[in-house]
Amino acid sequence: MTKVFLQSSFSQFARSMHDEWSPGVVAGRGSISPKVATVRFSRNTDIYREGDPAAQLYKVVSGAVRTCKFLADGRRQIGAFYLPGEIFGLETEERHLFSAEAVTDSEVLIIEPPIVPFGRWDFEVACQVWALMRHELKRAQDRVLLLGRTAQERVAGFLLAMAERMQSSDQVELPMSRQDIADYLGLTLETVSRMLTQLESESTIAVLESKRIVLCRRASLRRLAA
Amino acid sequence: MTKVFLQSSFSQFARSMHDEWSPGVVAGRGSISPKVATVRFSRNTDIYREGDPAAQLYKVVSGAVRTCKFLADGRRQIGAFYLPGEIFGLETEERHLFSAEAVTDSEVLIIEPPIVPFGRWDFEVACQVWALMRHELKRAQDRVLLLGRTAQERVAGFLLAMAERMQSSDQVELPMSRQDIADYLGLTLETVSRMLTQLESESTIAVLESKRIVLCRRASLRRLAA
DNA sequence: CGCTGAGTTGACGTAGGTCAAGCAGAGTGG
DNA sequence: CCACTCTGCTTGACCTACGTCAACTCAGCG
Repeated sequence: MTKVFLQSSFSQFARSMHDEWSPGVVAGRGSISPKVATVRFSRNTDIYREGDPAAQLYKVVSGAVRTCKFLADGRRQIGAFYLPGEIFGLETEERHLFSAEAVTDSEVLIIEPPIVPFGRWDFEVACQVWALMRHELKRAQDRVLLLGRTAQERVAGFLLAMAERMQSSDQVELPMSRQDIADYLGLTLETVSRMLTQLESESTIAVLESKRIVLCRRASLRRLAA
Repeated sequence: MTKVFLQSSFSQFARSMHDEWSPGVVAGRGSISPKVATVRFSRNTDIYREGDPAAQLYKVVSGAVRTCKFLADGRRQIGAFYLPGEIFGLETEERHLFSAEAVTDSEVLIIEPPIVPFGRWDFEVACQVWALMRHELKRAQDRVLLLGRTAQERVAGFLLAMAERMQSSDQVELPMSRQDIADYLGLTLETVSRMLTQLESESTIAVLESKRIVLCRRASLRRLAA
């Protein structure tokens, strides 16, 4: 019943909202409530694997998570990075399209398919899941746009996107490795590194200690990412 | 009120389904009903432009449609192709992210934001919109995966995906130009052409007349697209 | 210390882009 | 019916952005 939704047609979803509900707020960074447990994952361990049944949602409490997929020849593609407060694990099919792994030691809140007592969704949860879906779609679309561009543009765009997801305006704390970024952007680790040093030499950014980056001239970045 | 939904939080959506509804079928290729008008667009004309308010849905009746976006330097990126029976125009934001254009002379059914008589969505429509959203997300995800690969893999994947969307099992009728395909795959027209001739020389495919292609050895294609 | 794993840098190779030349089919007009 | 263009496609010769491979640096950490 619950699994049904996450994979699923809208029917169960709609039906489940059909009684008791109250007007709710749509959460940008979701705040879906019926939590189950907070679990710790250490760096580079699996949270779920590609192909596993998609039965729960997950919320990053601390640390960072990546979703990824391995190709036959060993290449790896990263689906997305999730930072604290963000929810992942929502799928369009019955099973997970990507694996999810902890980028750094992380705490993850596992959200049992958020069903209210009588086996029906409450309205607020429905709103949140809908928002989540929209959010994922937007993300995927932006990603597609990013992949059409040059290495420098991709890296610039990545930095901007990361900065926007952090509170701290112009200092970005990257939890992931160069390899992770490379796999996300469809580049190699060396190219990412080169682009960063190049951006630094133009003093568009300053690399403090390889994972702490200051965006000095955001305008230039934005112009690059266009 | 109607516009609100397409752009929108789930709230209106949910509220609108709250009375009279009946269990409905979820349409793979949507069959949303409250049509308004069928409009003809001739080849290469705009259906809507990037940035226009997203207030309707559109269904391809005949022909083919592409969504695309132009970059500052004139490069073009194609978001998706839509074939007869498919619905486009659903957005995650208030305004269209891409422009939509007719690939060939096309008939398009314009669906006014599908609101039932009393200003509320009926259940069936809600199911369909939900399915549509999932479908768009899946598409975007597949696309991201495709963009991580080599030119040959992309072209192979593209042909397979197109074939799957057509009834005719192993003969594909491509409505779009090489340039369109190239912009979709993030390649150049020349590269697309080269990959096609290469696939033909391996007799994996047969190019009948540049837009009619026969997939001779689907297995090989699948292996390439991996 | 040396060891390990992440990052940077350099030298070189290649997939795919760029530019430019054909070429075939569809109109169009004589 | 043949020239005559036009547009889309193919093909070739060359170029470049990025990948590959390998050396080197540096920060932790026993």
